[in-house]
Amino acid sequence: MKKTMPTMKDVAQEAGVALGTVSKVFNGIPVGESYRIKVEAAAKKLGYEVNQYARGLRAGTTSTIALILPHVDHPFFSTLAQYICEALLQRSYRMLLYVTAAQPEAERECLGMVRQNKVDGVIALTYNQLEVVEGLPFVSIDRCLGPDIPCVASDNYTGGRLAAEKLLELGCVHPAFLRVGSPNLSETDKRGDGFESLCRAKQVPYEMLRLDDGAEDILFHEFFRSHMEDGKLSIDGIFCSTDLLACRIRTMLENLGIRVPEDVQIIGFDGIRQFGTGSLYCSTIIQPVRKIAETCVDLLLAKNRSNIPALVCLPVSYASGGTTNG
Amino acid sequence: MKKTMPTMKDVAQEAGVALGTVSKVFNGIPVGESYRIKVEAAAKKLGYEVNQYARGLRAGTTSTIALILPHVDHPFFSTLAQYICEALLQRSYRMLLYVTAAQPEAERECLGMVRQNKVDGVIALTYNQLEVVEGLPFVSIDRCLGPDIPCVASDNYTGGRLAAEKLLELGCVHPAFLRVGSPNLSETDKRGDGFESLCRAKQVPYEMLRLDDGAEDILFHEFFRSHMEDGKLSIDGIFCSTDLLACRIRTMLENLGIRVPEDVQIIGFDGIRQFGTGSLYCSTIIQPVRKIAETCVDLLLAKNRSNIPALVCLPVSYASGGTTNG
DNA sequence: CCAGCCTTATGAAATGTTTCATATTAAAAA
DNA sequence: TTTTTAATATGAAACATTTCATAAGGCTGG
Repeated sequence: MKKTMPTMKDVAQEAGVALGTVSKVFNGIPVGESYRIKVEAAAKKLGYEVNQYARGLRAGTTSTIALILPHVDHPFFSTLAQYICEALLQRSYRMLLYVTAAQPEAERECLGMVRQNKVDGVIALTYNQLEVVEGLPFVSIDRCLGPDIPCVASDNYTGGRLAAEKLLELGCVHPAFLRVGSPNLSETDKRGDGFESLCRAKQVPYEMLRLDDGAEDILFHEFFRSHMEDGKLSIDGIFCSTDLLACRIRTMLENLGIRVPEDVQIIGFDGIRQFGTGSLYCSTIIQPVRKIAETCVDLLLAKNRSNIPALVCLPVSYASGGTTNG
Repeated sequence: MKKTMPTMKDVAQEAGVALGTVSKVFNGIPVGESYRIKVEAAAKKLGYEVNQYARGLRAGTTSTIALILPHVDHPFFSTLAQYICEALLQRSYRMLLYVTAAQPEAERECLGMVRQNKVDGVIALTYNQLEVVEGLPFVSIDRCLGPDIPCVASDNYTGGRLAAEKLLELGCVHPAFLRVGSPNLSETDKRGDGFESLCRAKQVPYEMLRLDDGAEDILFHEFFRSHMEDGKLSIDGIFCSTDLLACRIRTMLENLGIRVPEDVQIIGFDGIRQFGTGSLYCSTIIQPVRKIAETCVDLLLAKNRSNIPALVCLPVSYASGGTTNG
């Protein structure tokens, strides 16, 4: 904002054409060749840049979408944010980022701000069930918010089955599922369901431990101690609901003198490989993060909003990462 | 955007007051008690939300700032983004996020978009030296962009000295500095300088290895091999320019049969502790990320823009994390 | 009771676009 | 040459706000 930024009127004057003509040029609407050239020259000479606020006001469309996340300081969310941001920039959309710390009131407040900002759409991953602005293109990640809101998620159920299947295949006879955080009716809850379903089908004895946030460490210790006999853990395979948890559990067990993967094998969920090239932290069920991001953007920006699917489940895959025997 | 969103005019009519009065109420400008009540009641009844685009157009101020980062899919950047976002939301500012993949043209393009969007300010961490929009509040992270652009960074030089000091203190007699990426004139270059300066002062023989991006793994192997004698590494302490590199080097060495920290001690830089509670990955020099974020926001939003410092250096600290003997 | 003063509400103007009804121009047909 | 038609440039109006000059109202002091 030098002195005052040049406006379309200035460009029109400089080029000796009408205001509407300048507008057309900047919106890609066909215009006489000679006019286009004059306008472009004048615009460059004056250093004109279109004012998105005036455009947004008049046209009612802002080329801006909002991304609402619980955190961005978390490997899964940050990769998601990165890919979504890239996909949007590629399509000449800008991205407003809101972080909510997973708090209901913050999530609601975001929706208010979003309405004020007249965004063209919202992609949100919320921890709470909230009522969504009607009529505004909206895509939810990992949570079904309503019949008209498409939800994009990994195939968590199959992922859970896959984890159980792998553990059994690798020789486990007494697996367990561990998670922190109470069930919150999101798609991710299905990871445990899938695990349980497979163990039942195979008639294998299994454990399920879902802890509320809080004194998890103590409770985990208690859980492990209660499954110890003669210094040996009776559980020989653990499926953790996230990679972060898997890493914590691994450290915890190693501190107890239990070897991973010799004594107990661990599989996580997410598949974040942040520290690059070859250094995996745990065996895991990989979420197709890039695919999730692109699906969200495609759904949000879809021209035809009549036949949008209610739930898109994307395929997961298993990757060994040192906490299993394969 | 239901049918059409209610406007101030609608609110004014509903409340039986003038347009200007409604405006005042929503801008916190004092107004007669009875008026305020009428307006607020009418606004609530109609579900009115202020239109930020109209406001932005007329007032020329948008309560929006742009954050430009090379990536957000990286523990240091994502924590930074998180804290900056939080600080901004707390002050009722929104944040537009741009990721550039560290590419010069993308970084420049961002500045163009930023100008179009009439943001109230920019916080940027760029890998390239770029000419900045004049007259627009701007704060740079880790790089001095010009005399009028404040730069916020950790005290990288002291951090480098501290790392060297620690290694020597812990018994190393032949330390090395490793980094990937050619020097790019950013503040982070000073990490190596600090390391070197301390080694010189203490008259300790040391190695410096700065690699371009590319075939780093091969070159690192070559480097290590050239410092091996009878299967023993002559280097006994490594200061890596980042934690990510430290983790890679650790894995690499362990694969070569060299034990960490018994045979060689490693210190990284950044201090990201993403996998939560107590699980550190490497000994490190911790950057005060939250402090950096808040300093950026404070500087950017400072009322008095006359006496803004050119460079703010924030103190770092050492933390042991298992790759050193203390 | 009135003049003067201060406070506060009012609504027109301005912000920089897009859109659309109208005017202009050029080309084609008569 | 004149008329018709098609194509395209024009500029006023609209978008929802803020701002500011003006009007209205309420007090105070004479």
